[in-house]
Amino acid sequence: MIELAPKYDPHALEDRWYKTWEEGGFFTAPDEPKSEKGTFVIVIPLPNVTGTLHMGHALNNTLQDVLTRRKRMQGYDTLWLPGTDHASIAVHTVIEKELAREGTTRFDMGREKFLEYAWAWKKKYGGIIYSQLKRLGASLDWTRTRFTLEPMMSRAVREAFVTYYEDGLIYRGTRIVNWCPRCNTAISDLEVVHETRDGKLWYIRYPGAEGGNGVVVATTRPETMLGDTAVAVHPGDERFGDLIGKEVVLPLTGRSIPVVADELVDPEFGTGVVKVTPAHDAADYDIGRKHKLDELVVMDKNARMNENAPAKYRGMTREECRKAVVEDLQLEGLLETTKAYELPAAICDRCKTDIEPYLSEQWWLSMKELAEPAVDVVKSGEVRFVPERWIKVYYNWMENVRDWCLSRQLWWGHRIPVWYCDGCGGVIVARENPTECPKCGGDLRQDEDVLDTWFSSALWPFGTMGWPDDTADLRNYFPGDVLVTAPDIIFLWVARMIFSALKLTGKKPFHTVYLHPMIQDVEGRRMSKSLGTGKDPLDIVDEKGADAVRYTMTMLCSQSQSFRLWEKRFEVGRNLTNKMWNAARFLLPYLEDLDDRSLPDEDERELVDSWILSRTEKARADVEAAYEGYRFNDVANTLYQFFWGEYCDWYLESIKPRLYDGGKAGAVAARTALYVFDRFLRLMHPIMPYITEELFSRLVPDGGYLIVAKWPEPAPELTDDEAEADVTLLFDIIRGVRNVRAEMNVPPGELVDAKVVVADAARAMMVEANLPTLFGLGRIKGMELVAVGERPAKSAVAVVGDATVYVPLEGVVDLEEEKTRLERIAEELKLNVAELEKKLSNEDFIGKAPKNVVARETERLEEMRARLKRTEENLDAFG
RNA sequence: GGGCGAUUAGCUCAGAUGGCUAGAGCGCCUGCCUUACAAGCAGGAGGUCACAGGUUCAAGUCCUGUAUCGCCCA
Repeated sequence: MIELAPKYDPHALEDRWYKTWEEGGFFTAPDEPKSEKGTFVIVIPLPNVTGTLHMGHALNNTLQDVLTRRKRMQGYDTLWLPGTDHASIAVHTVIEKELAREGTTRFDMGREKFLEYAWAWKKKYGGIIYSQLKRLGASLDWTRTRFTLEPMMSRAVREAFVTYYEDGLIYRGTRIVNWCPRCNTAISDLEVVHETRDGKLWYIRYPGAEGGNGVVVATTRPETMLGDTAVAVHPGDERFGDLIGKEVVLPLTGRSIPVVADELVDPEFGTGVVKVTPAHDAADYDIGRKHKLDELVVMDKNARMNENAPAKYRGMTREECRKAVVEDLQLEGLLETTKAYELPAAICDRCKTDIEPYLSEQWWLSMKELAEPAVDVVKSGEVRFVPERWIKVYYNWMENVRDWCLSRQLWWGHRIPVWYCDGCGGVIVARENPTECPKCGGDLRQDEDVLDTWFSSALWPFGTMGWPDDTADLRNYFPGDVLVTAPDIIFLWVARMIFSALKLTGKKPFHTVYLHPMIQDVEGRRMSKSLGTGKDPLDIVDEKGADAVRYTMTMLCSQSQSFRLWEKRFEVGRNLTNKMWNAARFLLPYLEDLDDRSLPDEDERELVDSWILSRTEKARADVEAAYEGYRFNDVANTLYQFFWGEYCDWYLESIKPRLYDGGKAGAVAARTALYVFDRFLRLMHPIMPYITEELFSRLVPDGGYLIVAKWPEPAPELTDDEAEADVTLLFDIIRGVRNVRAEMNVPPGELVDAKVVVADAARAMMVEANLPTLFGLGRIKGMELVAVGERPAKSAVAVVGDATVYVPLEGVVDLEEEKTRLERIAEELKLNVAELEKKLSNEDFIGKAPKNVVARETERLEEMRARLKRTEENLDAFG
């Protein structure tokens, strides 16, 4: 027999078991499913290829693994599919930074060279997160690892784009987009972060074109005035009624621009007159279109002033230009005043640069038609959200969704499958790359832009299975079952997968969307690496083991939308692994000589054996119910309380006398303990795979691998309410004795005598039959069962349930102290009795409350009265 | 500005369809190195469930309002 170390050490065994599982093929979904139960499929929320594992990933992937491992044990053919997305902007950011250090740019390098560089980078760093997921214990099917820029996904992307286009859903249009001057690309609304910041409001006079004072406009962005093509007032604003239709002079440019009236103008803002810059502001763009104003782009792609700005400002950055414009206005006496103003700012989610609203030509996906069925499928319940409240967020977005800007002015990504013929001006959108213009045979050039990365991510549940080809995986593993993700990605990804799957495959991608909480740091802020608040989960894995991390994550995962996390919280999990380890260490020696390891028959069992079996079944049922509702914290807590609070604290302690004595009774205890431990390990395995597998291999050496062991089925025959009631009384007596011992400062080594008064003969017999248990756990040397009325003198008393426990402590008990203690207890009981009497004397309560509630309250009142009576009798004995 | 959520023990959080004598972990106090575990054992203290109304026989749980905080959207 191999001795177990007194402390659990996860290091050696984690790598060993992961290797065993992976090499054993347990993670691999069969090409042709064979289980009668069916399949269970989860596709991973694809991490960004530039990313490394953070706490959010650790949580997200733990939960997916928990679900997958449970289903695997239940006998389903499970597929948990791994992969990463190509993250156009993130990769560009990383690589362009490297290039900048080398003193070059992607434009110097050229598209082809850049892509080579990017692929090399991906090859080198793109797999980091996979090895991290492995350390977590994730049972992903590595034979099916996918990447959004691989041929399989590229083909899906091409098919999707062309299908949308053919159905008239994709169009090219010139509009205001969110332009990131640093990333040099348009980005979608969802990639923009809004914040408020302290700024200024500049009041600038635009003189009348035909003389006169003109108007004063208020603006937060004076530099954009160079692109103004009108000023606007509210049509109902009496102050400016006579100005509408007239012209004013745009300072610094000498251009004359009209005054227009538009409902969109807020008369309360500034002076009530606003400048209109259609090419550099989304709201102004709308006004401009309505009034057919010129759209004058005054900046280039790097947000430097371009040739449309007066010569003086050309080449300046936005910031430089603002400074210059303000100075010049001041010189000309046109800057009336400046006020402090809190303004909304839009920044690039990726690089935090200020977004420039920018007029440009992009490809768009028309959303209205796609959104409708995606809403319906949730309304009808075909796709379920857990927790349900997120549905509202989903509807809200879907019902107000705007067209999706698909094109990105980047290179790393799926190049838009559109070709332009310079000869005849034709536009070709094709699944296969065309070589010449089908109309005129002329040369073609492909659109320079790539698609938004999320366009390919939206195809993840079926593109990864081989769609549009009719592959075995697509037939067998699509649609999937559950999507596990965080609520911040509902629009970005969840919604897009749903409408894409419905439109392109005619099927919903999964039936359940489970949205787990977001992790915050100790102060309730969002955890993020850039804020320096993110702790590397692998550091914790190193220190405390993967199971500790997984357990803690699961335990914290309630229905709320966030929880706070810091390092110390992982100790719960670490301590639990150690507890499990030591319980096994304790039990193992008693299993060695067993020739029969089966669960003992009912007639061989002792009371506590029946009790722990009944509790085991209860825990199993609670765990199952919690899984049904995706209440992961309840799963984890149920198992914790059962194992630590019942199995270790009470059951193992209570069978020690039998185990020490050995013989048949010892074997029955050991076999029962083993059976319960075995069942517990199975139930705990999805959460803590490593230690459970290790302990299973030791406790059940011929049991095969736990990862594919059978999930515990309901065992109603183990339920034993009578045993539970009896044991509750026994434990109450023990607690009574322990309480007295502690309060009376009886030295731990000293055994005491006890006298117990119970309610009836049956109970007396039951207690009598279990004296060894009581003696061991209560550190009692002798016990007398006495009839009601015989009160030993000079004893400490504990009134528990319907028993009274006396601990005679001649010379040890401080009578006054004991009297005070009993008085305190009596007072509490009196309050309880009074409260219950009041409740039960209320006719409405008797009449309207359910019968069982009334019965329970009546019973409680009787018990409280009896306890009070016994307590008072004992007080009387003190005189 | 709109939506969602939170407010329960010193801290972090559970309390599904209203029936609780309100739980857990950590922390705290007392006593223990009792031959599985000091990452442990035993015993204990600690809560008018943010506030104000309301519905109900019954409210931490449902409704309305207020305050503070957080997240999301515009």
